[in-house]
Amino acid sequence: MHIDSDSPARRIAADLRADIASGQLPPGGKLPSVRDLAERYEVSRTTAGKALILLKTDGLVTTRHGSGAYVRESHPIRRLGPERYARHHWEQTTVRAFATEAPESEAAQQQGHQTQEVSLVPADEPVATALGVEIGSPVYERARVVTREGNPTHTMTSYYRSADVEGTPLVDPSPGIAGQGGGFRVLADKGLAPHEITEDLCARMPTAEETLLLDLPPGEPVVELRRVTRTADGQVVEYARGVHAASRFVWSYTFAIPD
Amino acid sequence: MHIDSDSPARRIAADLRADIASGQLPPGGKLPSVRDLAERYEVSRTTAGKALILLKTDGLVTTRHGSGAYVRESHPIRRLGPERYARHHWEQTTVRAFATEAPESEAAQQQGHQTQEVSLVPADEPVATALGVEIGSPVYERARVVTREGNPTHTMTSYYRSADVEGTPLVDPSPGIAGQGGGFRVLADKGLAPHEITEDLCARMPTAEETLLLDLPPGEPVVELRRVTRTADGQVVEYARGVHAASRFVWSYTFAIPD
DNA sequence: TAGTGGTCTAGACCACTTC
DNA sequence: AAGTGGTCTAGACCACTAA
Repeated sequence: MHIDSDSPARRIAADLRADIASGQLPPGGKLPSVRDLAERYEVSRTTAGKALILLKTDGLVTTRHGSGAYVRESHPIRRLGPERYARHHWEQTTVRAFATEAPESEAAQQQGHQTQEVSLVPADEPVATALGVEIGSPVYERARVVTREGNPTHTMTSYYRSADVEGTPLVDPSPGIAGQGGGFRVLADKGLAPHEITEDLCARMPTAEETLLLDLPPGEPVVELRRVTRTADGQVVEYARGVHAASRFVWSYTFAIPD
Repeated sequence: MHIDSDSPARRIAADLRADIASGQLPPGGKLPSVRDLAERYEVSRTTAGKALILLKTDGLVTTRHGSGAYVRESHPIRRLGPERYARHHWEQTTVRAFATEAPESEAAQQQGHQTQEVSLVPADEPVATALGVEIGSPVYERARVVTREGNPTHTMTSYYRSADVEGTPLVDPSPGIAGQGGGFRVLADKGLAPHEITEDLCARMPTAEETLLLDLPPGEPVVELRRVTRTADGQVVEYARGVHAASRFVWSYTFAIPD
């Protein structure tokens, strides 16, 4: 009753927000046009447009240029816990190649899809520190964009010491390694079975590049994930960093209280 | 070279962003005024102002109404791992009251400070589910806003089954329990020593209320934390939820890869 | 009091979508 | 071709800050 009711633009936004909350404007539903709003509230089109901007930055509304403004569909939320790395996900699997498989096959669309690029790059500072190599020395970079139901959900880029993965399917650029845990499988085959993971998370607003890549609606934050994977000996075998569209994930961790 | 160089407003923002990145505009430094920019770039004041809005939503710049626009100071980042719950933080400590202590004493300011309110409230759905009580039944709510160096950094609200904490210092409204782990200490004293924690994290944009409470600059996301604390028996003794200013924290978790 | 950011109007043009 | 969001101008007023 005190905030949000000040300026005309905020007032209009508040009214629309209420309509959305009440379900009167359902997800996917079309909002009144800027010109409609301007007339109805007796304000300039600029001001009515401002209301839409406010709702966009709230993440409540998406606009399609030339078409209209729509109530944002809420995406299904995926819960991310340590189980996603579980051994049975990758230990039993054969290393599959997705070679000539049509990328829009039904299964691929449902299951999720990932594009992938592998290349040898000089290690930057965080990568070098994590992998214990010198800055600038060559490491394998495996960059992927993961898509689910047609929407890109996150990027993930892994780095490996070149000696660890040289000659494995991982670095063979032609077929590529399919899906989940392919990297872990390859490491295990080389006698470097992953055993422990440290994940660092932070949230921030996306860069312009990330907004394009992940097709983020304005006002949606991202979560940056940095992951260090070690063997039972404590040797680091993978360093990875990724960017997730915040609204599509919940992270969950369970741990014993330390002494 | 392709993004960000389109409209005049974006062009101005890009120039300023470059000045910030290069250090020519240092953190805390004052940006040119809207009227300056308008004249220099030969655009309307509205457009020059738009550039500032873009930088604000990027989180790069803060504005002080009537004073100017300033490059945002980057806050020291606190790393949050399971160690912050370590037993030695609360097991040995006496339960201190902060009674008549001046809230702006030097130590309090440095160490951080928290306001606190305890009350008996009806359990809402998530609280009831977590604590295993019926919706609407009375539970103790302990709400606090944590401040560090004069800036509010996060809120945290804990819920306890009323039988578990009845008659303890926790629910005594007059003195209040000081600082870290006071709640855990009290539970341990009642034979309900916390043993295991599950934390769920998600990132989103703040509500208007949160923006005020945490004094968030526009464009800064928050991380919502939900925490379930259990004894060694698996009994839930605390459910808590909090909202953190995203830019001031990194979360870190280490775990063994499950089977 | 002078300078600042914030917001508004009224009208214009553009780029895009839909039919 | 009609309707849409996006952006811009030029000028106005307000609320706030600082000297």
